[in-house]
Formats: sequence, C-alpha cells, structure tokens
Amino acid sequence: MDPHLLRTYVTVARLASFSEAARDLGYTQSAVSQHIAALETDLGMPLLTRRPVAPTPAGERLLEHAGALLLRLDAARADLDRFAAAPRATLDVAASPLALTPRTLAALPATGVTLRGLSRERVPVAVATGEADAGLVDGIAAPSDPLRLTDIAPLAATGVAEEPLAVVLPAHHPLAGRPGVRLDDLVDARWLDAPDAGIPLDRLRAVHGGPAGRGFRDALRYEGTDTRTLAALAAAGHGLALLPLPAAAGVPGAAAVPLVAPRLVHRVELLLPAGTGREPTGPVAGFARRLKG
Amino acid sequence: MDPHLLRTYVTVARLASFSEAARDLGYTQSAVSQHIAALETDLGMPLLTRRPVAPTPAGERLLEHAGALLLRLDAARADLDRFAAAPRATLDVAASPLALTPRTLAALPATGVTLRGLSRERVPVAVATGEADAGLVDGIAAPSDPLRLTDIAPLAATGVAEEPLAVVLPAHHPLAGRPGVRLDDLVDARWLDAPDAGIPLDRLRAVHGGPAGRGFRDALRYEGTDTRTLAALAAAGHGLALLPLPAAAGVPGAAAVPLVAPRLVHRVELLLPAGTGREPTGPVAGFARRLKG
DNA sequence: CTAATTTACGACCAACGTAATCATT
DNA sequence: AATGATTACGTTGGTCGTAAATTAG
Repeated sequence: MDPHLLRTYVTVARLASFSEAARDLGYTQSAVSQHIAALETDLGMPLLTRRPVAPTPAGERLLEHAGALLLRLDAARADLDRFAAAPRATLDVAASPLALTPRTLAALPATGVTLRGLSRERVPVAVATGEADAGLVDGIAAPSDPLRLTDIAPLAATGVAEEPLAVVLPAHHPLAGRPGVRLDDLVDARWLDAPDAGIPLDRLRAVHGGPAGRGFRDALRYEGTDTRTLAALAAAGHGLALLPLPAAAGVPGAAAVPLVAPRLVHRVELLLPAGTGREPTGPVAGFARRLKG
Repeated sequence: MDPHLLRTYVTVARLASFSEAARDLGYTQSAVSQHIAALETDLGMPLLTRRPVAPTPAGERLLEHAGALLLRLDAARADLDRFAAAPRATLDVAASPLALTPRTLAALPATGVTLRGLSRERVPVAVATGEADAGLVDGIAAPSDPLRLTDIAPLAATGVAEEPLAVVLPAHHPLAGRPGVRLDDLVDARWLDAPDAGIPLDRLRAVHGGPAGRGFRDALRYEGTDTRTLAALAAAGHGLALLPLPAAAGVPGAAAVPLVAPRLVHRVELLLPAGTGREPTGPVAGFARRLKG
C-alpha cells in the first residue's frame, strides 16, 4: 500500500496499459509490472486483468480508496508547503459557474486575480491541493444549512450568499404564470440535465425522493457551463431547468417561477484552506473579509 | 511523506519522545531519529522541538493530515481484506450509547453478536477499519436530514430511527410543567456537558447560534456513558440535559419537556462498509434488513 | 507474428542497526 | 553525570533498469 505503488496502479487503470503508464510515469514497463505485482501480492488478490488491462471488482474498490488517498496526500503536502511559503501577492480563485454572483464578483480584488472556472467537485480539490488560494462553490441546501462537500482535507467553509431557486420553463407553459411552484408538481416533467451549468438532476432526486427516487427524467443533457445556453434550452422547450432566481430571471421567451416547496435555497460558500493555523493574510484575507462582512 | 515516516511521526508526537516511540514501534531510537529527519528534510521545515519533544505549529498541522491519512490507509486495507474474506458467521456491531434503542436492539440477531459501545466519533472509524461489521451512530439533526459524520472511508449510512428530543430538568424547575420548550429560552441556563452519554454542548451551540455561539455554559462535565446517571444528575439540579424523549421520560424526580424549537430530532443511523460492491451477506444482511424494513 | 506483460538478474540506493558523539537538563 | 537525540558507518533488503522469456491476440 505504498503510495508509489498506488499511484502506479491508478495510472495503469486509467490508461488501461502497463506500457503507457510506464511512459506516463517515467518508469520502465518492467518497473510498472513489478509495482502491480507487489500490490497484488501485498493485498493477496488480483487487481487487474491483463489483455485487456482492466480492474477486477476488487481493483475497482481499490481505485476509489486510492484516489481519495492520493488526493489527501497531495493536499497535506500542499497545506504544509503553504504553511511555510511567503505571503502571496496574487490571488487564485477557483469557482463553480453558479457561484459567481454579482456579490462574489464584487468582492474580488481589482488586480492580481486569476479566476478559474471548475466543476463543483473540483473546486474543493483545487483549494485543498493548493492550485487555488480560495474557492467558491454553489449548491442547493435547506436555508442556512451548509453544503455537503466531499471533505478531501480540512477546509473552512463559510456561507456567503443564499438566494431562492426558480424553475425555468417556456413562456407558454401552463405553470408559467404561477407565483410559485412545488417540486412535487414537476416530478413527471422532462428536465434538462446540466450538471455543470445548472443543478444536477441527482441532487434534485436526492432532496426529493431519496436514493430510490425515480422521476425527473432527463430530456437533454448539456455538458457546457453556460447558464444562458441552459436557460435558452429551457425556453425552447427542451426541458425544465432549475437555477437561482437571479440567474433565471430575464431570459427572453422563458418564465422563471420561484420554487416554494420543498424549502430550498441556492447557496454559495467560500472555501479556505484549513483552520487551526493563523488567519490568512494578503489578498486572500481581503477577499474573505469583503465576502463575509 | 511515506506512511511509515508519518506513522513514526504521530507516535513520536503522541509519546513526546523518540526513545518511547522507538520502543513502541519496534525500531531503534536511531531509526526514529532518521525517520523524523527524513520527514523534516522532505517537507523543508522543522516539525518537532527537541527537549522537550513537542510539535511545532507546522507539526501540529501535519498531525491532523497524518491522522486522517493513516486512518484512510487502514480503512482501505480493511475494505479490501473484507472484499476477499469468507462471509462471516458472527456479527460485530459498534454503537454509540444513545443509538441503542429498543428498536435497534430488537434487530440484533439472537446469537453470535458482539456489541461494542464506542463514542460517536469512533463508530465510523470502527466500521471503516473493519473492527466492526456494522455501526449504529446517533446524533441530532433536522427531521429527515442525514447526520454529519466525518467521512473516513466510503460508508453507506441509512436512517433507522428518529425520535423527538427532550430537555431533562428537575421536577421543581419553573419550566417543568410546560408542554414544550424552546432552545432559545435555555441559552443562559447551566447545562451538563456529557459528550458520551448525552448530546455534546458544542453540537447544541452549533445548531443554535453558529460557531460564535456563546451560551450553554457547562455546569458539570460527565465523562461516563450512562444515560441514567446523566438523567439523575439533571434531576438533582446539576444542570440541564438534552436526551431523546424516550430516554428522558420516566426518570424519578425529573421532568422531560419536549423540545419544540428549533425543529430537531434525535436520529440513529446504520453504518455499513462502502457501497459499490455487492450486497452484504450473512448476519449483517439480516441485521440491516430488520432495521430498514 | 507481433505487441505487450512477465521473469531473471545485476547495480544501485535507501533503510535499519550498532556504536560513537553531541547536547541538554 | 545522565538521559536522550544525532551522526557515522556497515550491512541488508528492496527498487529499478536491461534484457531475455513468455503469453495472448
């Protein structure tokens, strides 16, 4: 269970080839073979089938563990490096698309900022591994409830914004004129599945019916990150979309109907590296202060 | 950042001595010294002060990471071992004290059960590291909200019981006759701090006022795990206690007043190792089925 | 037959122990 | 002075690369 062996293993599994992995890692193919053999001996079970190279069921299981493990390892090193490093003059912010509201954008310093748009899952990773100094993630939750983030490393999360949710539907939709809509009424509707631009459908199913929750069939899947495109798709009748009310309002040809039940909000949280140490300094501190204050 | 070095490091930090750590780990003191030196060189900063041996600020930070890392490592190995192991004939259940309700106890098989009482934090660890086949944890949460557990490894959590909460107070207390009580009314009261037997005070502060929440001063700290003792302390006027209503009722000399605001419940969850693999078999499966069904 | 993994073997490096040295109380 | 951490150094075991053997498509 040496991290080196694990890193080799995940690379082999990802590339589905010993030789490719060797090239990728700067090893010889023989070394890779020995790594895998060592792991399989250590754990007492085969992890990969050869020709074609694919993880066995046990190997699949190991992949989950190994990924998280290596991530934590990188996060730990990054955190310690950051601990000793000189205070930074610039600010790298990782943000999921819907986390960029007028309010969060206004809090960014005027100069020296790099803004990196990432998917929701990758924002905490970027902060933990030191690729970003701060993160902004969005998600849906009950009012004043924290977001459920996968905790890679100890990160401090602070809520910085909560806004109502709205369903975007074509202007001619029967529910378009209503002052509010219940999620129950839309279980059987066709939805747009846009995990990066909007709210992922499985989150909807989760907050609604639990894991066994059927419903919320997807009509069309949009893999981009542009909210306007998503709203346009909804306006064109390709399916319903769930967006924060401010983002949903003012789309031509579409109506934004606030979601009134269940009581959910769109929430944005600020992610900063860990906690027990001293307070952040420099641009990060200013950014955090403007967001919280 | 070799796990061996990390394990040595946490041991040295825990025992505050190179020689003691060496004895504990079966190394010579020289080897321990070299391990620490290697770590400090690798990370480029001192981690421990010598004479007395104590972690530096950076070392403190590393301790957090290292603990989680080593735990995950153990969990991964245990999970893989379990994957290959023959189906077990006995059942080891780890449970926090208040998770043992009549309902959960009734679901235990008649024979071949070992029940291990642990603190709330240690139950997930026991399941993840394979010390237990299943876990029962309790905590407070909003109705039908999952508990917030530290995720050591991928564990499947299922809610198995939710019951109202009640404040235990002396029979002569002014609020004793009331049909219900609000937490707001009790912020300034003296509370019993019994993290293992009852609800920890910081959880109360967290659900109430957030991290800065003052109030809920502790009058007496009880470190045992016996709920009857806790109730007796409350009856004797040593402070208030928060318990699940069934556990709080029927205590001589004490009144149990249901908590009506905020809307919180005492929740018990069943913890099973990971998910993506096949379904559990043997006694674990029966236990889980009886609890869920 | 060809492409790719495994095995054999030798060189090198890293890890540990013994023992001497150094530092702190 | 005594306790305890560090440094020096020799031995051992493990890791990697080269190259030959083997296997599967």
